[in-house]
Amino acid sequence: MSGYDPKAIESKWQQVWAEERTWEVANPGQPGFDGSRPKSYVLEMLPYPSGEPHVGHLKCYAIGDAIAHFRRRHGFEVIHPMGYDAFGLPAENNAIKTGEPPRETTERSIASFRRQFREWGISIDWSRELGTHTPEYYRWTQWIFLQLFERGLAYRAEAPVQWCPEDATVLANEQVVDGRCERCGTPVEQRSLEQWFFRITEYAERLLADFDLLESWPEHVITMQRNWIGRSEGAEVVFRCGELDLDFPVFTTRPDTLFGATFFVLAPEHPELERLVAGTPAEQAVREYVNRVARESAEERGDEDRPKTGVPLGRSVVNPVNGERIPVFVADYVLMEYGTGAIMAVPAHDIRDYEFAKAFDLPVRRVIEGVDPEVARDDDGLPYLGDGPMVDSGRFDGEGNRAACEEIVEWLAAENRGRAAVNYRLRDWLVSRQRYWGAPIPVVYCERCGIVPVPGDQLPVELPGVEDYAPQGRSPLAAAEEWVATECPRCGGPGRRETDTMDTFVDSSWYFIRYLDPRNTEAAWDRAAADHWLPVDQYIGGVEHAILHLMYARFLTKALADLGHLDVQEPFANLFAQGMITRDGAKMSKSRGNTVSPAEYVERYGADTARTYVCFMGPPERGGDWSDEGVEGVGRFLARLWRLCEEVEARGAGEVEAPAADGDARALLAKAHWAIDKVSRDFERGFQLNTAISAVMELVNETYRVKDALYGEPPGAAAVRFATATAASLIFPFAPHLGAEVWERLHGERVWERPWPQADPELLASDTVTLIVQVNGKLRDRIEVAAGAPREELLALAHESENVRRHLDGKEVVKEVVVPGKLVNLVVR
RNA sequence: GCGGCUGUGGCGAAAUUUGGUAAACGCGCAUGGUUCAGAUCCAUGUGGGGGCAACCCCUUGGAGGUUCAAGUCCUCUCAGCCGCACCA
Repeated sequence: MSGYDPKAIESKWQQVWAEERTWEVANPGQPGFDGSRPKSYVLEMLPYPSGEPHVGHLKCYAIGDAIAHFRRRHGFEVIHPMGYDAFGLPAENNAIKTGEPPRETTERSIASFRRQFREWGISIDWSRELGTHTPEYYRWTQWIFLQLFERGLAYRAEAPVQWCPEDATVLANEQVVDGRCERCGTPVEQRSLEQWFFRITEYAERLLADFDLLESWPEHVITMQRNWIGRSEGAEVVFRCGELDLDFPVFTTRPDTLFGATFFVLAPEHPELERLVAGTPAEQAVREYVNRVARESAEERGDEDRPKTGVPLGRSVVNPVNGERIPVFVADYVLMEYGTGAIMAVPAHDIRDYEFAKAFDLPVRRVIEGVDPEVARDDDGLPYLGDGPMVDSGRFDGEGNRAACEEIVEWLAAENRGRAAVNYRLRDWLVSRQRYWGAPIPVVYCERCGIVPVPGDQLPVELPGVEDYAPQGRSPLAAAEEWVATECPRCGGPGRRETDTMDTFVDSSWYFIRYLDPRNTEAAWDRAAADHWLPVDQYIGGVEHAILHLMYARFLTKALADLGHLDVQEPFANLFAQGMITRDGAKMSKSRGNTVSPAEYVERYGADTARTYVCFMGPPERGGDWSDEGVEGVGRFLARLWRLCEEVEARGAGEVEAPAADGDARALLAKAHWAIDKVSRDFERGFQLNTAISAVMELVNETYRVKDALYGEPPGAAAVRFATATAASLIFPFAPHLGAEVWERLHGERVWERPWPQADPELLASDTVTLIVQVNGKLRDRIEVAAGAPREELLALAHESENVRRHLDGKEVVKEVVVPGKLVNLVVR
């Protein structure tokens, strides 16, 4: 008998799958397309190819592959493609350091990823492989940009934006975390720059509403997106500055507090600020304040606990509800990015306004009665954030503030001084980057025609070669003079190309559509292929993409559907967010030196062990700490299955059709069917892969325990063979090489061509059950009873139990609870 | 501050869906077998306490409650993690 040699087994099957292109599927209309079977699109988030794949990749693709195999064997035509999110900063930063072109480092990483995915035995349709950095791909990224541009969904505008000095580029809001660059951790700066945006805010309402269209997404991911979009209902109310003939709309969720407004505040970035103070005594002080704020980092400014600062403008605006003139301030606690960049301040009913009023000795006027000891900061119980009857509010006095909200808005709307409004926290998606390694934005600036889109037939606008990749506050592309200077596609006059490239999140927002028709040179995709395969039935990836990637992809899908290019509103019907693997309790990183290289473990234990281990560590949606001993345990289990197979094979056990089994042989068959049922249910109930694997372990353990007693008789030997083959079949989604090998040895067939086993209900149902006997809810005995035994019999058996009798002795039974087939509880006094 | 998740042996965890045997499976540990020996492998044991034993008591972060019965349901509370946060 030879030992378990994963290397030999794994390379054998990898070769079969590669040569026979086992996992390739055809599109509608292509030869080999099988329209008789339902489709299933199983997709893991595509990797960013940098260096080598890490264990997070292993886990993601192991989970996805298990699902893909499970679905195939349930009769689905599974499409399971792979590609590379290959544009991005690490390759470019490496180029700045070493001079090696990003394309070369990227291609090298891709080769390494590709090789390892094959070594892991992931069932990928390699005919659909793509890289987002290839002109064949980004040509269509550019096409999508132009589609959005034509519909006004891509636009160029000057706006306050976040600038990362380290990466020397602007960032989207989503890519700024705690005032720092999401990628490199450098504090970002605010700048006012002209940039390209995608109008995602136009889709805010649908991005919220269409959560209803999703089949199954983790609730917390939906919550995170909902928070991010940040919808709030309220009113837009116009405050007028008569002296300058200027209207200042504000957004408020509390129109009921309008009568309590005692001052008015503008954000330091407010565009009308200059006009309000020009030539006034306040001009100097305001300018100094604005400059000071501009130098603050986003982090400093975001600190709530900081004392309130600001400067009075010496101007006033009129409160539309009572005609009062209230003074105007500039203060940094008002943000230009939210609402209109101006607020009415109601210190009596808002903590921040209250703090500002105290700092500047401004009047505080209560307009809602009530006390909230939690927030109250003074003896009057102010500020008060709760509900109550209105006071000092003209004709609304005495009314409940909730009801008054609506009435006040109606009244203002009738007078044309306000209206009901909805406001979102979501900002438009800033997509331009002043960097080299990305898809060039396909527009030309012409002195005569302005911004001119590059015509579709001139795509792709290819990335030119450059000498120096270092950004100098502008895109490195700007140095490629010959490339920049071009003809205006409209008038033929001299034009200059846009030198910014697109955010790489644009690339990864549509790759799952390109997979469906990756070699198409005439269109981004064939409509019939997209209509057939979309949406992605099961998407798998890390929760770190809960907002960024997943929201962008949802937006782009909706926009493309509106443009008539797609038939689906949501790209990912079901989402599985895997948990992060840590090492020694900490996130793995090169600087900590606690990384785990999958290649090392694949080399030592085989891919099957590594894959099965990451699925067995714990519930896959939860994180877990990597354990070398744990890997070994899984390796032991697979080796045990292997030895079992060899033993069964060597003995020729169970090769002849066996007569119906009974006794111990039947019990082993029952265990096998129990495992079939358990693994199937665990897959179906939210991918509880850890317990599915443990069920197969139980089956193997049980087979070991009874095999020697069973080999002697044909039904027993057949049961051992069946149990072993079933274990192989059930472990196949996790350990495909071993599963295929064992099944082939025992059945001479290819396990992936076999339907998923069905549990026999007759074998699932046991003839006897363990009756739990309790006295006063405490376990006192367990009795084996016939499965269908009636209530009276169960009670009688319970009363007969010696131990039960002891506990009943001298007591009166006041109640008898019987759960047939399960339990008897005798309540005594 | 708002929202979400988690808390069970020495460790990863199971049972939380349907209230009904707490700790399946794996790791670790212990004992025995195999071996010249070690590794491997095989078998048995392994929440805590008491008892020669049969058995008994305690135990799911903490405190209450509902119930014949609570890890599971309800209320309060503590701790950790994640997201958002001067959002008007």
